[in-house]
Amino acid sequence: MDSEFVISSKRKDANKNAVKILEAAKKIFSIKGLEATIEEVALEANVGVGTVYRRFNNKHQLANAVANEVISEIYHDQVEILQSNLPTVEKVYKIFNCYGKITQKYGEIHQMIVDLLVTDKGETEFKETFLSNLKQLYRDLIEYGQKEGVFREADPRLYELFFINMINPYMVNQVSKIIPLENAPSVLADLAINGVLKK
Amino acid sequence: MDSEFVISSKRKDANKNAVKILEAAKKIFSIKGLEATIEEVALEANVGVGTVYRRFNNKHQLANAVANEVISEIYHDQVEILQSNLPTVEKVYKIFNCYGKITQKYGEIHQMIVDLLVTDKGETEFKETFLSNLKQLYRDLIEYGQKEGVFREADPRLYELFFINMINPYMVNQVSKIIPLENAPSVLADLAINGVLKK
Amino acid sequence: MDSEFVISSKRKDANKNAVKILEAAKKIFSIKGLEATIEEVALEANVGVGTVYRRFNNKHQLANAVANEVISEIYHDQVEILQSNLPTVEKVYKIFNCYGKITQKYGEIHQMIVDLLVTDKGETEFKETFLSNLKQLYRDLIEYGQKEGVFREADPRLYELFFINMINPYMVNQVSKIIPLENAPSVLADLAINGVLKK
Amino acid sequence: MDSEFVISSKRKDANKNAVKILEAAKKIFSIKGLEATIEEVALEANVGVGTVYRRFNNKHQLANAVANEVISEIYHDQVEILQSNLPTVEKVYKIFNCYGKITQKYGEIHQMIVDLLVTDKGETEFKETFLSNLKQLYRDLIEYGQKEGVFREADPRLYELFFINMINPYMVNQVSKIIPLENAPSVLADLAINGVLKK
DNA sequence: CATGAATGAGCGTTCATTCAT
DNA sequence: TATGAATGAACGCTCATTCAT
Repeated sequence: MDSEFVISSKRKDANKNAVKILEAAKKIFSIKGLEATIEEVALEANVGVGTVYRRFNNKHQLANAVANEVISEIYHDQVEILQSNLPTVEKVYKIFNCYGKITQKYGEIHQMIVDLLVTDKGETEFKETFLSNLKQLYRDLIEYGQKEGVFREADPRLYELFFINMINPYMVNQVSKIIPLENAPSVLADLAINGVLKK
Repeated sequence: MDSEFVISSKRKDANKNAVKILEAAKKIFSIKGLEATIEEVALEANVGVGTVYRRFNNKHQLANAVANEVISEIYHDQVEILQSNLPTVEKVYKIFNCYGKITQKYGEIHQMIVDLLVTDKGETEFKETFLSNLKQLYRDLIEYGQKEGVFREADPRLYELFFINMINPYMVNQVSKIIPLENAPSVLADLAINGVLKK
Repeated sequence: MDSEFVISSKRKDANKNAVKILEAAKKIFSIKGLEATIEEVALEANVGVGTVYRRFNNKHQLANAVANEVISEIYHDQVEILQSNLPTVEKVYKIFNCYGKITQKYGEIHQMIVDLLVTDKGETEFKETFLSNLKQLYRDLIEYGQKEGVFREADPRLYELFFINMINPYMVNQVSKIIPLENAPSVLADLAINGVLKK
Repeated sequence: MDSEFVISSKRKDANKNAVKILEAAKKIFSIKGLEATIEEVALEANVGVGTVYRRFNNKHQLANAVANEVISEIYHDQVEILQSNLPTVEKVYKIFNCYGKITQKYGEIHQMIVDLLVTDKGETEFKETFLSNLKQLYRDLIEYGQKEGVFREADPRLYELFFINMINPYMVNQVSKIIPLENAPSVLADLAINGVLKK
């Protein structure tokens, strides 16, 4: 217990800057997306550029690390929601709500993640992690809803894309100009679930 | 034949150049987005870079012009659809379908437009034009559907955003990996109209 | 004749900077070898760095161009000597002499050429040009001497290497610290021809 | 056991480190020349970069130390050969042969030594040591040969340069592409002794 | 007006050297 | 004394923009 504490403390020291850099990168990328400069990140982290490169081999690697962090943050929250015993439709509302917070918090990073996922700037590992984690989670949600007979029958991958797309940063930003931000996710979830048609 | 004629001829030439540049920019931006180089555009247009700068004060202005063109193209098609006497729901399908073609035709430009709309790269004039034209059109469609009693009651600006977001380039690209591209717009329109819920 | 003059004049204008850059690069590379900076070259040429990159895609390309120029200068002089009807041994002296001047004039470039020839910094085209031109020239000289019965029988490629090595920059520089520079090539040629052994 | 012992042990450790670093540097510089990184050397030596800098004030000093070591190794071998009672010509063959092994063993270091000797990267002390040791050795060989009446009369420093130049790394590498490496030194010695002329 | 050569600020990246632990 | 994290100057290269011809 003692030695473990020491090790953990040492490790914290060793990674103090790595954490500082990652946090700085999150902040800067949130504002400027991938166009942000390593120098800006270093400045924000109160660290020399060389230090950034000590921790991350290049800019893309840093971006991927940031993306991973953000995705992780989303992932853990959402796993909890999924494993709860709420009705599926309620889960959708909750998951959308948690995305709303994320979009607010990480601004341009959401678009950056899309970039990484679609172009070759994204590392294979990140892409695979994303697919195997977050997408699977959505897929589970959807298939569950379909088995329950709540959702229509269709390729689950399609619905999964649909959900992911409903909560992209542009959407949330724009919607929050019309209605209070705290309501935006509910409204989006409602749209995703019911469409625009009167029943 | 006199000087006026010459001037007019020159003007025609000048316009020809402006058109050539715009067409070239569309082609190049479609492939590479805003990362494309002015030199690449000039090359494609068979024109010197200086000529590009004679017509457009800077790169952003060119991008805005291109965006305007593309939006116009969409706009005209959609006005036609809107003014037809099809049922509203059918209009939605048709409009989505025309967007599908646009995404196909202008690749990276769709994302570029989102960029211009959201960041300060976009000129105020473009943003306003976009809002006053395309968005108004969607608003008309939606209010029409609501008056008909087909669409649910809600802030039309919300539905308008929802529609626009359903046909962003990432969405169309990803969906077309699951189902044939020609079916993508229909499926997206169906989702937009009916959501995922079983009626 | 007129139009040709005009064309040639235009071409000179167009290439004025290219020539300036090449001359500057020769001077700077002569002093510092491949470690010289593009900025240094640009400064010497009274030109922006971008201008250097307009003419040469990257530093290695510039180095290869410089190497080519220097080799050409050597080549033309030596072809003349080879085609003269002097006795072979005398040709060797003359060729060594012309190398002495070159080494003097281009300092570190000689070593740079060796680098380009041996490492992958050298472009294939340059390497091939070098082999097909300069080496062939030496080979001719040697085979001629062998057919005349003046040189010993051995793989001509060996003698060719031997000759080339006798006039590397380090050699000439060091020798010129011992004997007057103008005599150095003769002495080196004498060594190459007769060795150190008393006959 | 007392503090002196500890110090001595530490000193041994320190020396062990100095040796480890020097050996590592030899290995790394052999492969990459002066372009090798201090970090690479430290890694190879299983030592921190700081430790390298404790032993050697800067990179050039390390390079000079390595050069000295290699020169020493050559020197000792050659002193032995020189002090034997072989005929002078035979000594030349043997000395060339030992150089062949050195080039083989230390790859890029040979070129590095030339660099140090010629540019201001080389420390004055190293240059002087080189001159006073290795060159003197060659001078002895040559003057001996001249006194024996085997070598022609000429400034011994000239012949000394000639010999040194005959076994530079480029030469050996290139020659070994034509004839088996083990024969290269003999052939080079033969050329140095007899030149290309038929007797 | 058209051209395209010239410019130079700016970015990603490297690495010798320093210094707190 | 050993470590290796931190530093930042320096370099290669790009590209939007300008301007002489």
